[in-house]
Amino acid sequence: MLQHPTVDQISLPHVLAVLGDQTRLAILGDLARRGDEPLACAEFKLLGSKSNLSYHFAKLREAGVIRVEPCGTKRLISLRRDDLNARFPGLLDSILATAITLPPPEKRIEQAV
Amino acid sequence: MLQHPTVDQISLPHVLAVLGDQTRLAILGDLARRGDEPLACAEFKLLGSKSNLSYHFAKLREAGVIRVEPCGTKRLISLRRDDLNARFPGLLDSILATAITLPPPEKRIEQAV
DNA sequence: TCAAAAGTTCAATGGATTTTGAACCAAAGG
DNA sequence: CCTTTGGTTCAAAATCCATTGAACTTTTGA
Repeated sequence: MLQHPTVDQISLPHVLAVLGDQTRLAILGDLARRGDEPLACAEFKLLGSKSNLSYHFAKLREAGVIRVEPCGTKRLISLRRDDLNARFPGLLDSILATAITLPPPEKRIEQAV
Repeated sequence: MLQHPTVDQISLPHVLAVLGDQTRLAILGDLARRGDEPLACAEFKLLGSKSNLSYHFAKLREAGVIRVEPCGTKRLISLRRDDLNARFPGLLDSILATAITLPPPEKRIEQAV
């Protein structure tokens, strides 16, 4: 079982620190653009190497921003939208409004074949 | 003249990265609690040493979160509330709502005589 | 039973951030 | 002037973060 913080364990400094990163903001943007549908890690591969993404997913999960649930050999990533709204009303929406418009990090451009 | 980014130069990743820090969030909390009244640097001295605060103020200013204006031998710090609201509607308010409730970093407790 | 698929973990690296104290600067007042 | 007040700058030290590649685990399907 993967460790996720409960709603009241989610801390603002932690969330902000974790979201102050291009790659993680791009992950959020992708999730939001896909309508909050859970996505497998592999869907984000243009954003970095497998091991690097694994690292970023762990950061987001530990901060309470995403939920990660095993599903067969995959892991499904989803936004903890309701939990974040409950804890910090308005925060996620205002961030997503901009995140979905953000140009993806260099990586995606270089690696896109 | 101190360099401040214009409204459209303010970037979300930059703002989030800068606010993902206890000390800087505490500075924001103090500003908000005082009703957005401009405060001199010295008003924040319980949050750190002079040189350390100077470093944090520069970070906040460069990210477009605060304005710093010389006034005699002092420098007045103020929130760029209108600019941030224009650029990222709802973001600042949702952060401040929590920031004003945040327990101050250790420093303030240790140093408070 | 085996191999492929999907991710994780680890140690190593390089880079960025934070903190400190000492030296410095500039405005205001006596 | 000269001193105080209020802050800045600098270099050094200490942390912390992101990225990589190689080795590993787990689940599933043939």
